[in-house]
Amino acid sequence: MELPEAKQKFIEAWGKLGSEWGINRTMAQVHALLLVTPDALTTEDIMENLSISRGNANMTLRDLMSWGLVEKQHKAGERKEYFFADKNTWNIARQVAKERRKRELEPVLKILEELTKVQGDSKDPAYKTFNTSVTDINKMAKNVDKTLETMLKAEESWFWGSIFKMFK
Amino acid sequence: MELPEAKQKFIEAWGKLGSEWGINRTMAQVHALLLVTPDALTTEDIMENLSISRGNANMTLRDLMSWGLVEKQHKAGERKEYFFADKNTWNIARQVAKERRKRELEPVLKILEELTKVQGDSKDPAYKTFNTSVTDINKMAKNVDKTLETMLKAEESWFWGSIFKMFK
DNA sequence: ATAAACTTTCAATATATTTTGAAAGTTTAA
DNA sequence: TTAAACTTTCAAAATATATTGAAAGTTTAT
Repeated sequence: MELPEAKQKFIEAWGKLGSEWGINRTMAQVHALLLVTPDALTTEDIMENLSISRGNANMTLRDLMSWGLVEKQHKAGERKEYFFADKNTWNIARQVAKERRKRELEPVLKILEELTKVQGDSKDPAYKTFNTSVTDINKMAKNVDKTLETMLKAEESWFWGSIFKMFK
Repeated sequence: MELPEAKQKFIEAWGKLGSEWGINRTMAQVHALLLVTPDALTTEDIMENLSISRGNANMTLRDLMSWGLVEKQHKAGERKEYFFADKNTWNIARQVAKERRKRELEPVLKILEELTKVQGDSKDPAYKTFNTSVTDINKMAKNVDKTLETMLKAEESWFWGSIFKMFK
């Protein structure tokens, strides 16, 4: 396989994976493109490369910046803005974990915490089942939350090292 | 807060979380409903409770069964099919991990493995960047894969115990 | 065999999400 | 200023995803 075809495959695969995990396909594709491109690209470059509109490219890039995955670069003597992606995989994983934790896990944890406090007749099966399920899910969500917190602080080698101690 | 309102909130929260993670909102809601309901429900019960059509209920329940989260129950002397959810949170997490690994992680791993093998001029920055990114992402994906494998085999207490040793 | 009870299918429809593109906005240089 | 170079916005259009509901299919009891 030649490089251009390989790039294409990577962009497609990344886009598909993203869309399966609730991330806009185009956003994942722009990210993928920047990941396999050595130099920073302009909006125009990205539009051409992925055949998307200016508006789409602009919004997607802003989104990627809000996720902390892409940054702007200014080149001396140029008006155009260039964009590049952090290519450190561990940073990417941490950044995604950080954002999804903040955007999706924390809100749901807040609700679970409330629901855990709902009072009821402990003889009532409806209440008992509700309470048990919510309490258990809350515990697991908290465990996930703590694990992510650890991951956010950790160095890659230390983190995977600890994970692999689990195999022993 | 009273139980019915609390149930409603749980169903909404679960549905929202699901949809943010690429799982059909209705599917997550049906699952949530079954999680907080002590007894098995009929298609009809679910249709009424969530105000969804028969077709939707039927397909969603089949989906949930294919995910291994819901099972059919037959009551003696009744023609109707009843559905109930496994309420063990650790089982749920494992089941979801198992399915997403099979459906989404494995295919992408296969592609990454291929792309890792693409040859090129090691002086060419385009090639170098592509190769480094793909290789690194492949490594991380393999780590995730192995971790999930461990999780699938593990008992809950052992798994979280191992995770929390990481804090020490 | 018949019919009632129940489940499944899927084309049509509705809804949600994404994308477009041109106009409006901004910045810079002269 | 002015105008060229560039970025942002957002209503409209396109696309993708989810839902409906009635017809077709299946099972069971008689």
